[in-house]
Amino acid sequence: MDKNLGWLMVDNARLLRRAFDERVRAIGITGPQARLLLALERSPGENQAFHAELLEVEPITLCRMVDRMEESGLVERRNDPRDRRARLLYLTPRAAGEAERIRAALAGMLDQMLDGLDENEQAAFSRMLHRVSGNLSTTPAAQEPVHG
Amino acid sequence: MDKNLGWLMVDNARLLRRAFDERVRAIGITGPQARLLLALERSPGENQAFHAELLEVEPITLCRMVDRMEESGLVERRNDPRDRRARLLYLTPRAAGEAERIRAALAGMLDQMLDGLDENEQAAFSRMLHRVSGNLSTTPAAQEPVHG
DNA sequence: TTGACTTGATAAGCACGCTTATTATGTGCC
DNA sequence: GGCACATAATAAGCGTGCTTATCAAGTCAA
Repeated sequence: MDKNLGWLMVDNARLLRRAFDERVRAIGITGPQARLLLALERSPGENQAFHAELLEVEPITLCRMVDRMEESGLVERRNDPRDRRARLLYLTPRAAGEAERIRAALAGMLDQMLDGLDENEQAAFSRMLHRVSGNLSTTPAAQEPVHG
Repeated sequence: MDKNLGWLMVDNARLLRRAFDERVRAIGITGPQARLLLALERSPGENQAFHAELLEVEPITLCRMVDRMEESGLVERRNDPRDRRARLLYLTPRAAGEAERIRAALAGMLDQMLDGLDENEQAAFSRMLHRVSGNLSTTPAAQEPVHG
């Protein structure tokens, strides 16, 4: 049937989320947790608000993810000596050891996803995704989220 | 920063989900419920398993969505006279009246999303999304989900 | 300095995905 | 007919997202 680009993207989104989740499940974490783990590797010692904005989720969402990752021994919260409201986030050594496996999982998924698209097509695809992303962003000049 | 195509798609997915959700919120439903509503308009009188497969969600996910939509008076479950296990799904008249508004919301979002892409680019985008979708689908020849 | 506002973290409660398991019913083969 | 298996619906419980609200602490201006 003729499926419009909206549903097509929604469907791809779901497939992508599933594919990444499955690939990191072997490590014992979920897709979003893997994403946060890479962010923490790249930017350790920042507070929760920083990472919430970076990953473009609400602070409460980030907070509860950190709850779980702290409980499973992947993340450590430390008090900020300069702001008694804030908690600074660090990876535990065990989590730091998993970052490479996550990057491998991500690369594998990317390969699978882009199979059959040549370099020009990939570049065009990237351009269009950036365009669409800009079109959908409410805040006009908001910086895009950064990933490790 | 250089963001790879995986994260780019994940980010777009989130933006898209949010944009659709916001547009249908005025109607008083969520994005996924809007999607199911259109499916029920297109294929009334089918059982829950049918719609779960159509929308590519697990049966339990569909079941609980129907719970909520039945409670809010949008969907009606009827017993299947030919299979006592099954429940057939129908839109209520009130829900049927909302389908057009949902389609309008979807079209508006599509316009916003594709702003600045000409027809050739849209066609190329569609081709690539189909390709990626096929690459990510585990079941090789699975039919793609159908939407109203 | 005090009062207003902002910011950081988190609680409560909901929707929507999932996995795993249970119950009831259908189907098909011996 | 009866047994094995498949299928339809749903329960339990979890993770991730949201909105709204609360509290503590920082900031700034009168």
